[in-house]
Parts: sequence; structure tokens; C-alpha cells
Amino acid sequence: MTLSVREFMPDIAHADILEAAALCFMERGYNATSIDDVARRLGATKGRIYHHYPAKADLFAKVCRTGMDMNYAAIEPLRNDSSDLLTRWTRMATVHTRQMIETRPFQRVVWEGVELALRGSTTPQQREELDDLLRYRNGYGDIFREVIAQGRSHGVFEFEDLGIANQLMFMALNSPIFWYTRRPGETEADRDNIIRQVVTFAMRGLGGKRQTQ
Amino acid sequence: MTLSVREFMPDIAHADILEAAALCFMERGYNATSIDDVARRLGATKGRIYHHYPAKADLFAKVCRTGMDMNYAAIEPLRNDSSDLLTRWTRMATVHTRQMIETRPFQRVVWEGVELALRGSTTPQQREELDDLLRYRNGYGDIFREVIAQGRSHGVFEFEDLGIANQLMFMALNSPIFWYTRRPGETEADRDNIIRQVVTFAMRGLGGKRQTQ
DNA sequence: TTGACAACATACCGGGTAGTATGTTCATCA
DNA sequence: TGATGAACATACTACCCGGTATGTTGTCAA
Repeated sequence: MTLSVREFMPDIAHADILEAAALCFMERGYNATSIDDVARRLGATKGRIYHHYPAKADLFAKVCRTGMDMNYAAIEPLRNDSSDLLTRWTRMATVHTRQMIETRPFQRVVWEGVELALRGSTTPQQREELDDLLRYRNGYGDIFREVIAQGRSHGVFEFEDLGIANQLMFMALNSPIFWYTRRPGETEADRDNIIRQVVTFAMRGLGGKRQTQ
Repeated sequence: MTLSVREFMPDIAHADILEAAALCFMERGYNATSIDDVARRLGATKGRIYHHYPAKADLFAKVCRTGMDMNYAAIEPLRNDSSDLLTRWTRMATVHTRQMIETRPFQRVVWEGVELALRGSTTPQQREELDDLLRYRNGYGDIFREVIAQGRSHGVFEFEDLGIANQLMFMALNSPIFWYTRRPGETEADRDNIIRQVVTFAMRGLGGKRQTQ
């Protein structure tokens, strides 16, 4: 259900560049990352990158977009889920959190992209791209927002302000992009265990009724 | 109980510079902020800043340290609180969250400082300062960590991994530094209401028993 | 086989910015 | 009162990095 980069990029050259860029941007941030850094990680030079992307900002935007594309694709199968609300929310939250862990470099770049978009203060053309990203991510957030809103009106969840609750929920679910690191010898079960704890925290935070874990 | 910058800086000149720097760093981030930006906000020039701080990195570090100083000072009165654990945790969490809102520029810079420290990749001397910041903040985090650990062993809280729970709790409590903006006409009660919702979310997330709000 | 184009590498330029070196003003104190 | 130094402003330098212009290699079609 979770997707990797290459399934989105049939063109290997682009996938390699995007992956290297995502890693660099994650490690040092947008401004501190030079195109030469990305090229060095690829074992190549600037020329290769500028042949495919007109500017650094476009490369960054593409990494962000790819990250969000993967998120949308991951929860897409759950759009038609007809389970009860709490089950549906739990599935969505679990998939989302797993996504944060398994495509962490991209998700962290998305986070910085959203921050840059909110700050403003860039060139008009880049502004356009970042605003697109913002709308793209807001649309994604609205999917969850709607579910927890329904959940509250059905007595499944209990909270006051919908906007605040949504923010807090996403902060919890997204948080692994900041503190998760793959331990050597970590099993699939270990990771599932972490994800479960994160989702449980968010569910309880939303005032959700306890369900069988 | 919450403290402002000037109470920490008897020297007004330093307080002005730190406040301007905090605002600039918050708005554009460390790398994208030039010393001239800070000077411009002060209605001054570079000379003034370099007269007090040897380098940009030192100014940044000082902003971080000041932010953490304010946090420590804010919860200091609660160290000797002999109330029951849930009450004590709630008071600490409330003070902390209020701190995030009322000194938001500084707290946001602290966040970026921690990120820079975790990434590494800087000059050795700055590395030293950032590592100091990291230890300083970890010490602060341990205060909360101990309280929720005790709370769990006394049946007040319920969660699995202590480290993960602490991370998730702080993500929730810190989150206003990302999404809080002061609304025009916002009253003191409005702000208290926001803080209460954040604290409630975190408490429930930790598996805390509901108490009278 | 050759021309033409894609996919890069190499070499270079220009703007922005951290940091410095030097002036200038003003207060304080011997 | 003049000497001294703190607290800045001004002027300048050096470097890094984004972007471009040009060179090189391989492939493929006619």
C-alpha cells in the first residue's frame, strides 16, 4: 500500500536525481544545499541536473510534488472504505504514518516546502509553485479533516475546534519525519509497533474511543 | 509566569538585537537571513551587530540560548510543586505551551537550531555551540520525561515506549510555534482556550485520565 | 557514414553575503 | 579640556554558489 519513488518515475534518470535531491535537502535544508552537493551525491556534475531541471527551485518543487503524489496514491485505496469511521480513520492514519517513515526524505522536503510557502518572500514564479504545493497539501489534509469532522458528529471523536484538532493530529502523525531513524536489525514488526503507538496517541488525542489494538 | 525577552536582557541594546534577529530567523530561516536583514529591521547597519557578536552563528546561538533560558525560567516555579502528578503535568504543559505562543519567534529559532545540530555539517566551533543547545534542551525535555514516567508507573498515564511518548507529547505542545497566529481582537481568554485544547490533546494522547476542565 | 540530437561534463561569469578594516560620534573621566 | 574608548556607520574584500555557455561522447536514423 505504501509506494516507493521508482514506481512513480519510469524514467530512472529522473528518479535518481530526485532521490539524491531529497536526501540532500533533508540533510541540509534548501538554502544550504548546493546543486553541486546533489551532483556529488549522484557521482555527476551540475550539467546533468541542469539538463533536466531549469533551476534549483524547480528541482525542489518536483521533490515536493513527488512526495505529495506518493501520499495521495497511498490513501487513494481507502477513499471508498465503507467501514465505520473509527476504523476508516485508523487505517488512513496508519497508512499516512507509514508513508512518513518509508519516504521520509521526501516528506521532510515537503515540510520545508510548506514552510517556505507560508513565509513567502521568494520570486513570483517560485511563489506560484509553492502555492500550488500548499493547495495540494491542503487538499490532502481536508480528506482527514472531513473524516474527523464526521467522527465528531457521530460521537466517535470528541474535541472542540476542528482546525486545531486537525493540526494537532497531523503534528503527531507527521512527527516521525523528525525523530525516526532506522535501527540496525529493526524488523517489520518493530516498525509496525512504532506506527501503532503514533496512531494510538493521535486517536486518543482526538478523544477517540479506545478500540482493540 | 511567562517571561518576556527584556526581563532577561538588562542591556537594552542586546535585547533589541536579539528580538530583531529572532524575528528575522523565524521568518526566513538561518541561511536565508542576512546580517543586513537583521540590521535593516533594527534601523541600523551591520556594524552594530558585529560590534556585539563576532559572527552570524554566535548571534543565532544566542537567540537559541535565550529562548531556552526563558523556558527553564518559566517552569522553574513548578519544580517544587507537590500536587498530584496529573495536576503537576497539566500545569507544566500549560506553562510550556503558553511559552511557545508568547515567545514564538525565539522558540521557532530554537527548533531550527536543534535541527541544525542534529544534521551536523557545520564548522567545529559552531558544532560545539549547537551541541550545547542540544544538551540544554534535552535537559529541559527530561523534566517532562520524568513526570510522565512517574505518571505511568502510578497509573495516571498509559503508553508503551517512553521516548516515543515524550516525542509525541512535545510535538503536540510545541505545535503552536508553527500554526499559531495572533488574531486581531483576540482576547486573553481566547488564547487560554487554545492552550487548553493543545494540553488536553497531549494529555489524552498520553492516555491520561480525564479531569475537570 | 554522417548528421543530428540527447545526455551529460567543463569552464566561466556575476550577484549576494559574511566578515573586516577603517572612519565618526559622543560620553566619560583624569 | 583633551584623551580615550565604547558604540556604532561606511567602505571594501573574498568567497561561495546559481546559472550559462560551450565542449564532448554516444546513439540512432536516413
